[in-house]
Amino acid sequence: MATKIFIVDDHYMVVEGIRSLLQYENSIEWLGHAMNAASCMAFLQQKQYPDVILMDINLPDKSGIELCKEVKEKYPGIFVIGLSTFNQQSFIQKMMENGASGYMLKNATLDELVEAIDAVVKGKTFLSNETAATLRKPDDTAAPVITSREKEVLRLVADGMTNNEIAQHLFISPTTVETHRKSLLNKFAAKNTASLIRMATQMQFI
Amino acid sequence: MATKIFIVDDHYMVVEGIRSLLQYENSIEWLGHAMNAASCMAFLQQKQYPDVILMDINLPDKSGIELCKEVKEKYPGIFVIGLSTFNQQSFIQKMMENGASGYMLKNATLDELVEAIDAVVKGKTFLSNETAATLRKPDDTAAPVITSREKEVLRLVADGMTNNEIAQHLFISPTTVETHRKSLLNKFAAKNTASLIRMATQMQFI
DNA sequence: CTAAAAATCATGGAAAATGGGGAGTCGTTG
DNA sequence: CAACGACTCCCCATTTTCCATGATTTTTAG
Repeated sequence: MATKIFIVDDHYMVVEGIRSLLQYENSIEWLGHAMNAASCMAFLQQKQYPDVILMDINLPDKSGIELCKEVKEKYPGIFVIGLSTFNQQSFIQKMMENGASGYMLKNATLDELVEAIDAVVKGKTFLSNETAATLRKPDDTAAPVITSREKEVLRLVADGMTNNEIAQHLFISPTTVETHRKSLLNKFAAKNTASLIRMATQMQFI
Repeated sequence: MATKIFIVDDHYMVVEGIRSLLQYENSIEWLGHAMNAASCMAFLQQKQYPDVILMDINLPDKSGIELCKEVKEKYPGIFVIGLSTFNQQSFIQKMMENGASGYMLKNATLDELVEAIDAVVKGKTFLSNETAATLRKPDDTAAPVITSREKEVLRLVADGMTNNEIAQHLFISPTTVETHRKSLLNKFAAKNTASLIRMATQMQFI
């Protein structure tokens, strides 16, 4: 039986590219595509289920990372393969944590694509060569785990607020704000606010 | 005569998508594609010239923005259309400044694509609807013009260096570093280092 | 229930940044 | 030439951040 696949990507050219690449693979059946998360969920409610969903991580309405989680919660039998132009371990990791069975870059070849789909329906995990390498390498840009309060303080700091202003804003003592900042500096291994904000911005905390 | 087009994009799926979209357009002749800047330049030296190059702004070896400049310098007769997933005015602007005749997003439709190619070979400028809107909207993220010295100081600040450390690094007085920082705060309209670094990072200065 | 983590607060001192002045040299350009 | 911008330098007062150290309460997860 052919593997039924569905694609969620707002880039028409990519959708068309994949369709074109897969059209002569008779082990694969093209079910259709969605341009955003909402219409993806709508499709899944009404139509027959795909075996595999190829999912872009950048969608107009919500991130593919969230969508992946939702899909896997409601339809655990569907395998999800993350699709992106970005080879960033943070994205890859989050995607896998949310139940994705694979991750590949948009520069993948036809062979890789078919291989990924085959592997995934057999319950295996597929990471394209490049992504696997990215995951393996010691992650110097490893994002630290910060608490929700710390994240709040971090954002306000990035907005240019002083400790006193933040304290007033959050109805806590200025010294508490200081404590949170110390903790942030520690967790990010930052020397001072400047490097903290830079790292946090580049790691998408802000 | 058919318009000869060439594509530079390292994303196989996008290349395939465009090829697939354009295959039945007999006003358009597909010359080939390159996966990076170097092989694009190599192609142009050896083969017949395309009329239009569709160029991704994210290439593995150098940015499409630079490549566009080079191409236009050596082959002014070739029209370049920038291609990207990002709808950021800074990218669009730089691309146009470097001689591009158009800019479109990868979520463009076939119609838009054909329209763009047609417009461009007639010497017109083509911006897809979304990009044009981006360019028009009052740019609240307008990047200030900073001097090279300021940029240097900015980067060192973002690296977590203090005024004294920066001074030693650049062989200037700490007070001079302070002056540059004041000027940076002014130009970015930032309240303090934190908001400066955040803005500068998001505006790609760092 | 209980141990760990998160969030709260404080003191006191050192280091760094910010604000608001002023001022001189250089090179470019109208 | 005069004006301008870039780059350089300085002082002083004030604000803000950073460091060390220690502690209490609330939440969370095993």
